[in-house]
Amino acid sequence: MKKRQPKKRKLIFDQAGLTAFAGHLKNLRAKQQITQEQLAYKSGLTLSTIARIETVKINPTLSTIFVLARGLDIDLKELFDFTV
Amino acid sequence: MKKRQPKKRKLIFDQAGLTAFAGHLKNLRAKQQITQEQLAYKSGLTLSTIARIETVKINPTLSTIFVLARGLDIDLKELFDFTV
DNA sequence: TTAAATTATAGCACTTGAGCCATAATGCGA
DNA sequence: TCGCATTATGGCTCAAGTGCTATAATTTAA
Repeated sequence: MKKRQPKKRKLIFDQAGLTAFAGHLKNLRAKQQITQEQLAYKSGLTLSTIARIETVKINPTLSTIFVLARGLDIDLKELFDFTV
Repeated sequence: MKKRQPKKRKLIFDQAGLTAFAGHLKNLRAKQQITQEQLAYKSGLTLSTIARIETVKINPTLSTIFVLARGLDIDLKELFDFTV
């Protein structure tokens, strides 16, 4: 008896969108001339998380995005001012 | 011997931000007069996920937000056009 | 008021975000 | 080239996001 394969669910990982976001984030950070570590400190996130977002290794949550905006001291809309 | 308590990591769940986002999403959906189910269909998300976002039960990922914007057929910036 | 539509919840499974810590890789100025 | 700063990765852990399905609760229309 063949073991039943568990049904596969398709999870979303929007490579294009996440890449665009990552690039925009790097730009914003560069504009302020702060390091990933400094942004980590200012946002309360870890360096690891910042680096993984910028290299599109993870798919950040909305809460993470909120604190990112605060860490950069910018408006949410500015954080999303890019095209995919 | 007392069992060692696992170290507590503080995860971020921005209640205020998520609530504001939820309200804005409901507004946008109301404006288009579509149901959660219709938005689920148009975005490729499940009804369950839409409902949980609007009731601030979950903290959606950026990919989810991208498909939400597409489902609503609006720009990312419009999806973030609210104040926390 | 009732039935139907819509929204909210619940529970399980699976995947993954993020903290944490360490280390590798890369960039860069002296 | 050589350190140092910065960025990228790896591995572990645990909490949590999402799919999926079902059902309850609420709202709306007749």
